[in-house]
Amino acid sequence: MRKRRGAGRPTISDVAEKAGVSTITVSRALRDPSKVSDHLRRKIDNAVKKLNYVPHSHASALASTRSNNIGVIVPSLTNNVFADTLRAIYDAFDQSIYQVQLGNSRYAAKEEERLVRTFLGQGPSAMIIAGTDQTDVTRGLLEQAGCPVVQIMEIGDDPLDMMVGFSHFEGGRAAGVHLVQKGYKRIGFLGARMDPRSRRRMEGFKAAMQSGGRYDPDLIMTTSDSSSVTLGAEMIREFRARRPDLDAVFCNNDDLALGALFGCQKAGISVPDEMGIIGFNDLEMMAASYPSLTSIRTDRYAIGTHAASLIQSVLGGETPDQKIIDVGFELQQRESTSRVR
Amino acid sequence: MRKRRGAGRPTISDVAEKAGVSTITVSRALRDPSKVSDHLRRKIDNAVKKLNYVPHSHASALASTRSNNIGVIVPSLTNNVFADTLRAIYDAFDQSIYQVQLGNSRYAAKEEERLVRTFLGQGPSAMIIAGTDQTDVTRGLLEQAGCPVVQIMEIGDDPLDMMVGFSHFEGGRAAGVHLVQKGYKRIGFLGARMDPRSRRRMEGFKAAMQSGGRYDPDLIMTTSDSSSVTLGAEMIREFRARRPDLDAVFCNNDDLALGALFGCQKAGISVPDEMGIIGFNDLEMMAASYPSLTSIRTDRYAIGTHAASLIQSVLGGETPDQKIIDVGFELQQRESTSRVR
DNA sequence: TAACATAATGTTAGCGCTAACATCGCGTCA
DNA sequence: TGACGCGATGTTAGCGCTAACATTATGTTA
Repeated sequence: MRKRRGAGRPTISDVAEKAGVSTITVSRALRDPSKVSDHLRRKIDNAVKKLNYVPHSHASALASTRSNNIGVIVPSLTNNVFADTLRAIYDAFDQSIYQVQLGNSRYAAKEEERLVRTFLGQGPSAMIIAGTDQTDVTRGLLEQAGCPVVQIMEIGDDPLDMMVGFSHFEGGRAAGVHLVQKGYKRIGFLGARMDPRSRRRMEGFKAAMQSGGRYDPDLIMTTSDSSSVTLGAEMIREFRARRPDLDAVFCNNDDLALGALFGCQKAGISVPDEMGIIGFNDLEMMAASYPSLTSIRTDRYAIGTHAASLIQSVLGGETPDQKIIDVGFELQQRESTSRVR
Repeated sequence: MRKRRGAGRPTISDVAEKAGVSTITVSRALRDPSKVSDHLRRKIDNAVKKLNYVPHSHASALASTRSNNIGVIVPSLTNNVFADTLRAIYDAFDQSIYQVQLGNSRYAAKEEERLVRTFLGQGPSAMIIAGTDQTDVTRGLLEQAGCPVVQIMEIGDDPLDMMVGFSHFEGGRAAGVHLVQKGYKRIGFLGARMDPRSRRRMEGFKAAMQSGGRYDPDLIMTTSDSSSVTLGAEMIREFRARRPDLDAVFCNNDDLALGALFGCQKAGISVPDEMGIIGFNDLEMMAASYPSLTSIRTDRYAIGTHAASLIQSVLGGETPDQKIIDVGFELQQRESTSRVR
């Protein structure tokens, strides 16, 4: 008895033997059927079916020095915002030869770095990573990765390679401007978790307050707790206890906004007359609530779609016309900020 | 110039050369440092750092005929229910040698089959798959996979291997029983998407109605559209238009329940007095809404945790005491079903 | 000190696939 | 008719790693 044997699974040479051809012909028939005559292709297809042959992707990746993996790193799996983008990415690569490899960095830079390292170890065809705030080490790794890299969710000046997203600063500013225009006077900011994108939304909001002559640092309320509807309800209660004159809030995201609405309802505060509320992202529920909630609509699905098609065009040998895609945002005005002056 | 060369990345033999040892020693130092003397280990660690060496996982998987991949297949990436479970799975395998490989079957059996095939092609260490309704082909593939398989989200009589979940039939029944006990008379069922688990919840609900003497097939309203808050609001409106005497609904899931609440508020229907509402899953928002919403609490995170630890114990050579884990559910009674008779 | 256990390291031969080159058969055209 | 082109198929040698066995150094026991 000499040497080891692999797993029991059939290999390409089993198929080749059964079909009476060489292994490379089977390999070609599977990867690019046009390179093989109809006659042999049929034989090979039959053999594949009969043996229930499934190619060993690791062997293929090793031999071809390409893995067909697309590494995707996001900071949260439960945040709807990323879920929508992920869905788009999975949808886009679904019928392709590529396989999505997902990592959850949990908003931790070190974890992100670890994931990037792990993923690069698989020789990915491309990488997609959320945000623009990677550590220097992570940036270095990605720059030397030798594959297309797309930063998603936001855009900035210094792309690693490509970017798809929108300006969170401008989104925050638009929300602030809207509340000022609606005539609200003491406008607060409600923020949870405060990741870099939230922070930029807050900065945009501050800019709007300053240029609207309504800036009051005491009207900024943030927490590092992760965002939830429950938290939104609690925060608005505390906020009002501290500042009973508060008459509008821009919430970091829609969960907080919905929670703020519930909080006001519980306290008997009328929305939008006594309290204006605006959220961020415009999740589906915002239009359905009662009263309906104003929000900054973002197209998370489009971000994923664009990221995927950028990658596909680069891998297809093309050069995309633009390396930074701004998908923008759109204020959806609804009842929660539509008070009659 | 003969033959090809791999990608430019450093390989284990580059490290070996730099450290002045053989490749196998490097391999051992990286996989199980205790097998190598301190002296060499230090040299090797230095070489790894200097070269920025990252192991080629495909080569490793091929040579060892193990991939350290855990294949996970769920029907949706945007449904919070799966997101919670996924998060648990990612958390559990995060610091291990295993890598989660995620697939989205989009509630399509054929797609699920394709994913199983693809994943098995990578020689996974284990598979996790949502639900118990695999096609015969999928079942066959998984039975022959030669790795632990865990079906999650629900439990049943005929496990492929292991199962972690709870009985959706019983959950649906509990919801129905609760509404009967609360004295509601014309109790409806609101269901969207109607995947197999939803169907079983509905069956449980019907059983409760029958034994409570309240069964009316006309009070079942379902759609194949996917569930949303907006849809919940629309459905309750239509439902009431058709059956103005409706006085309670069990909603398929919490999104619909929240939508139903908004729909009632819009129509000026008092919840819980004129309409009782109960949801399913008890997402975080249910407790925060106004009025708060009754729901059947399920522990999605625990499902993921249990699935992961079952796998880890099997891969560690142990035999788990039970192959089917019922995590149960718990009725959370809140204001939306607390009417004063 | 011979005999043997044990730990540390090395040698060799694959894991299953595909790149690169080689060959073969057949049609085309001068 | 023979040189040539071209598509279809085959042969060979790795891709980078690790299992399995081999060897060497070191300690342990009678």
